[in-house]
Amino acid sequence: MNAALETLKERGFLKQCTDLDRLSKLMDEGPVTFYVGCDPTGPSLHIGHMVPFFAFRHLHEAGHRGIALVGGGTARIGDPSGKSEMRKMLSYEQLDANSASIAAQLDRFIGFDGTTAYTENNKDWLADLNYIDFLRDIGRHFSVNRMLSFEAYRMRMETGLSFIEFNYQLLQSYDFLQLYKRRGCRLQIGGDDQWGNIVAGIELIRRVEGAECFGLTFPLVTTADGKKMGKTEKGALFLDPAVTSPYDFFQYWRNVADADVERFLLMFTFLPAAECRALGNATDAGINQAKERLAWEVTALIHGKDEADRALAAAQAAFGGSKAGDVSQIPSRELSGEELDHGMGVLDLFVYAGLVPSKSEARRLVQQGGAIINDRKIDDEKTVVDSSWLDAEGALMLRAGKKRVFRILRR
RNA sequence: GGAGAGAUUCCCGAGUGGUCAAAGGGGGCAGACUGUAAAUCUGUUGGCUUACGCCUUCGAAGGUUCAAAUCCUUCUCUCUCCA
Repeated sequence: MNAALETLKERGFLKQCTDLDRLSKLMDEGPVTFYVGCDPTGPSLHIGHMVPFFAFRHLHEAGHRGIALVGGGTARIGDPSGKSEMRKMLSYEQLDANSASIAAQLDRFIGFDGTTAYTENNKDWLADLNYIDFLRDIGRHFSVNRMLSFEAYRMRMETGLSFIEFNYQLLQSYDFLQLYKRRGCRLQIGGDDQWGNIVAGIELIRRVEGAECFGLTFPLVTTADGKKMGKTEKGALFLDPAVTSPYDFFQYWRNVADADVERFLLMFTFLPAAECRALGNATDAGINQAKERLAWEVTALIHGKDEADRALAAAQAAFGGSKAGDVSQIPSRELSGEELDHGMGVLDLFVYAGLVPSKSEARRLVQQGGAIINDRKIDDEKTVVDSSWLDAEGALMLRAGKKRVFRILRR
């Protein structure tokens, strides 16, 4: 098999391919242009979006040309694949803003050079389509009977599928056709929920252009306990540091289940496969360290090495005994000296730190023995904390349970 | 357009006049055990309050009643069947 495909397979990226043998042969012959689509439904990508882009990098490094297609046009409709309900429609302005920030995030990760890796926005060819022409040229190639047999639509026959969403597949197929004509794109990659849409595009190109194109999908990544990966208590794991802080991002990977370590190393880092396996097969203290490595590597890829170092230092300070790490890297907030001198109730302090959303929860935390300040367990909710509590660095280290840490700094 | 069913807390889902901040499950959080893991067990899970208690919540707005998630009216939305 072609080396690049072999890499993808070895790292667990391969789920389905329309014709692996012929694709392999084509890739052996020379650089192949491929694309991944991504609809700008939010202002930031989350880690679940990234699987195809990790694959993008593997293929790009192997010398193939990649296009990241931002779906500024298709997002106007909404992809029903894998969704049990219609998603709410976003305004065009919103979509344009999202497109721009997503393209920037992808650029940081992939490094578009404009020749072997670049972005396109399907808004450019979809926004002004003429309905009648589109139906005559493209629509006639689609069989409703066949479309209804796709899993993505069958699923929605129960709950209802609007006509606008039913058209999504035509637009995505048209994208592939456009990229084939404009850029000679021969391969579309994407999550396995895109299989139906990808296959439809390949068929459209065959009918209209008589050319052979390929599709390759990646498995939906779930955690060992069967949850969708990248879900945290605050929602998805976003790439935007303003939404998910690098520290929280790091902690997500740090806390992954043993059984997921190897798989995640293979898919979300670029460490050699053999090393990933060795790390993932470790036990006890070894597997625990492997998680630290995993967390650092992924954080470095998304937020840069500096942020990864900071997150690691903070984590070590928070969990590894106070001397190992760097407490100044733990998430923190300032509190005025005046207020500290007056003293502040513990409940308010925990709310101020954002460790709990309300005083009731803070009270619960104290009652359940999960509230700790500077290694002192708080068992009375009426406790008042003042300047005399400050540690050597003039700070308060608040802990909510064993995993969440926050520092209050005197200003 | 016609007929019927429905909308309950983060999710699913019970509740048909007061004993309802609302059963049960899921999820979340905390504790124990550990390795910042999994599994298991225990507790907890609207807000404010030291506490008695007070306030807000059962699709929306009105109404009946001493008292409404529960009854009535109108509205919005969803689903099923018919056209």
